[in-house]
Amino acid sequence: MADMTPSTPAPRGRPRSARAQQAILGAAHELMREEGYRALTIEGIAARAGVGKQTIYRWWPSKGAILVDAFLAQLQTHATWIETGDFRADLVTAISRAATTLADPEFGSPYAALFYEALSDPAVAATLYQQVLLPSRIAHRERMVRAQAEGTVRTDLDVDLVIDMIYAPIWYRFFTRAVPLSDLDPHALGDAVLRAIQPATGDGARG
Amino acid sequence: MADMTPSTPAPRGRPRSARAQQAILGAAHELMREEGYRALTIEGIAARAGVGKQTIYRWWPSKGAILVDAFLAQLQTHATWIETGDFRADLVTAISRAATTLADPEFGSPYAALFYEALSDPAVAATLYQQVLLPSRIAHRERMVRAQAEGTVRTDLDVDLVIDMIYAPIWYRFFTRAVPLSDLDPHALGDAVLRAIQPATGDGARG
Amino acid sequence: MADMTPSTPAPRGRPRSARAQQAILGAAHELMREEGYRALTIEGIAARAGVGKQTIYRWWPSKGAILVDAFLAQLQTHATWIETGDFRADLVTAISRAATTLADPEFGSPYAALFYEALSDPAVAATLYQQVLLPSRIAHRERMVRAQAEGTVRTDLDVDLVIDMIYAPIWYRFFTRAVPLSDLDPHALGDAVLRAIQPATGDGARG
Amino acid sequence: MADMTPSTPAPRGRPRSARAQQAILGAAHELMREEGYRALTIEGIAARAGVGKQTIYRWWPSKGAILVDAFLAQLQTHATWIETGDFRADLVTAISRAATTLADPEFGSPYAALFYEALSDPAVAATLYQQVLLPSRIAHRERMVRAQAEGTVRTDLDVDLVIDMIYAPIWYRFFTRAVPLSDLDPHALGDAVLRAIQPATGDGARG
DNA sequence: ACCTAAACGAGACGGTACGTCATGTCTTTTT
DNA sequence: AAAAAGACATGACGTACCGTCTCGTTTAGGT
Repeated sequence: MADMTPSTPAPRGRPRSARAQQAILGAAHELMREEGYRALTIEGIAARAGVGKQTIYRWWPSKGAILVDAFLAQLQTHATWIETGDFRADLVTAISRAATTLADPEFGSPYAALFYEALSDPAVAATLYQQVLLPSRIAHRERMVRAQAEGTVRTDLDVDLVIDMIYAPIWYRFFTRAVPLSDLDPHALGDAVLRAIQPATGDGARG
Repeated sequence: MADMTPSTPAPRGRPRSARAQQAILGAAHELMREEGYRALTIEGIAARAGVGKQTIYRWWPSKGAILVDAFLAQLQTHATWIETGDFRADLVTAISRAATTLADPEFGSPYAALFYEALSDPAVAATLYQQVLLPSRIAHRERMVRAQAEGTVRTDLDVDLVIDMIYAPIWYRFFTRAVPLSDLDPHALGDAVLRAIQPATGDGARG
Repeated sequence: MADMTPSTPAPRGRPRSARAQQAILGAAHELMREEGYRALTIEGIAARAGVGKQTIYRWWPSKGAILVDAFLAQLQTHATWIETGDFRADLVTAISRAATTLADPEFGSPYAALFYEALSDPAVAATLYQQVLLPSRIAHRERMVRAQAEGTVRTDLDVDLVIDMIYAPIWYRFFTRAVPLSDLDPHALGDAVLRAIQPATGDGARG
Repeated sequence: MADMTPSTPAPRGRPRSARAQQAILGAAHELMREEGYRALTIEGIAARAGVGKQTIYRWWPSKGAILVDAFLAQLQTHATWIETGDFRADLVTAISRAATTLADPEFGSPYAALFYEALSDPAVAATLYQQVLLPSRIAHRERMVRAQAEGTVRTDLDVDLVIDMIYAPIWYRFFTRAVPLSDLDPHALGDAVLRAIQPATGDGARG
């Protein structure tokens, strides 16, 4: 009896080298950390990875695309909202973790470079949005809607605004460095955000 | 009577050309808007401005430095706090103006790259901080301290955190584009911020 | 009855593809003619012939080697000496045919590069020498030695010099293009060569 | 009184570097000799000359063009016909010198490479023809016409054919290597050519 | 009216990286 | 075992900019 699976028609030629692929992403990550985005070049990545330039260009259309993949490879456990039951504690934890992640040179620099590339490369922008920003946003929206249903968050507030009020101060400091990110007190920010988003004391569920 | 001015000892030689300076900043701005940051080159600016490359390098240390000046030249009416007496109204106005400025294709988009550039170029970061961010920050701090004295803003809050809560959501959307900047409702944000920063109502202590 | 053929021990596996071989030589010739030697690449030949690159490398050591074979494949009727009994007529015929062949855009021009190639590639030089030049040279030497025996050619002359005097002017114009090959008059050249190589007339010794 | 000379309008900008120019031609010549034409690359020339690639491309359109200039720089004393009064001796001398020059790796290889490049680069072909081949050809034609007037050379012979008969055997062996160039006996060739081109014994001026 | 001196436009310079092309080798499935 | 396919490491190509360096040419004081 014949196999009826309509799968892809068996690839011809030498298959793509997994070794090269990993070496490229690894080299990009290392060079990013060691030399910074400024000094990151395709030729440098190829040399460090022990790979021909053409092998890079065969699979990635731009430096930004490599960066996206290198970043996503690191970003396995995407830091998002963690549920304990205590909303205020979860809020402070989320703020702390976001601040720590952005301050980590292993994550902050690549993140920044990604946004930089996204500015002039629509493909990178799309990937960044769909792979990184949107999933996190959707998860948070879902949580905030639930919090509204539970009475923890005012129902007259746009959930996106709520999410922005929580995370924006961290990113703002990260991007502008107008004030050091390390000066941010997660508890102070958490309390302030809570005051802004929780229902009025009179009618709200208190206990 | 002798000249008492202790100024610099009278310059020798041909003075700096104001025409060249303006042409350079103008060319940088136009190219930025027309071609984007990616395509912006010193050679391109020099050619558009009808200027020798050396004239650029004589006065600016880097492409980022030119951009900061071009940004400042465009940003004559620097969006800052305007005083009317009604704190809430002033707050909403400030938010609206900041959002409008950043969303303006003449200002916001072209210069986003400047902030990313600062992340990897300390010289640009320093100039950007001292010329743009710090003056605004100082003015806002002064205003917020006054607001605390007036009883409009809680005294247990770090003024930098207050300022960040006002502006960060706008910049966050501007930088990440996770949510469109145009979706932001200045009134909603203003009210939320007010709840976060104003002293406890009436009875004060809750317990 | 046993097979007595002492040949190679019966090849295993798929035999060499005659189709591929002809396609490769044909493609090389066509590309040579259409695009010129400069644009001739192994990849181009493989693509045009519908053949894998490895198939080319399996049978030919270099581009020059392919070219030699392509040249030979085209040069079935190898311009050589034809015997009629009239030495002068045969001489003029040989000159005419050589000039015509080299001037033919199907043969001469495309393969001029082959000879230059040989100057810097010893492998090509060897193949070219053994496959093309030497056989012709040997045949001509044999003929000239016979002519010396017959009294048609002076016996104090090196036969290679005789052969060169016949063909060199044609190749010289072909290679250098200092003077158009088409301006060459086979009869004039034939007569001149004859004067140079035939024994002294009648009285013999001049003094 | 104003200077009316209509000379070139005074060059703007930094003038062309003579040092770089000489270094490039020198490096090309050395690499040619040391590594051969096969290994000659623009990058190699730039590296050896201590020069940026762009400096080469700014002044020469192709590798062939560099080669022409490098060759011409060497070819100051262009080996041509030398007059002593004894036509036969001059003929043998010219043949000897041509053979020696082509056998000299300092001259032979560049010459060959030049013809190679000329094949696929019309600009090189034109320069080669006008700068090298044609001047020599014109000088020789003039001499042969004079020899015809003097009765040394038959008047029914095309002078170009005469010149070709003298030099072609040398070049033929140089290009094809069918017979070693060193086997050529200038005296034998000279005598043979003389027999071919001098007037018939009966009517010609003898003394 | 000269003189000095710095800024100016122009553009060549030594470099670095770009993205592409071809080389000759390799690794897969198909014949 | 040979073939078609195509990925691989290598290295040169020709181009674009970088930041520096001369040139000849303004354009202002100072004399």
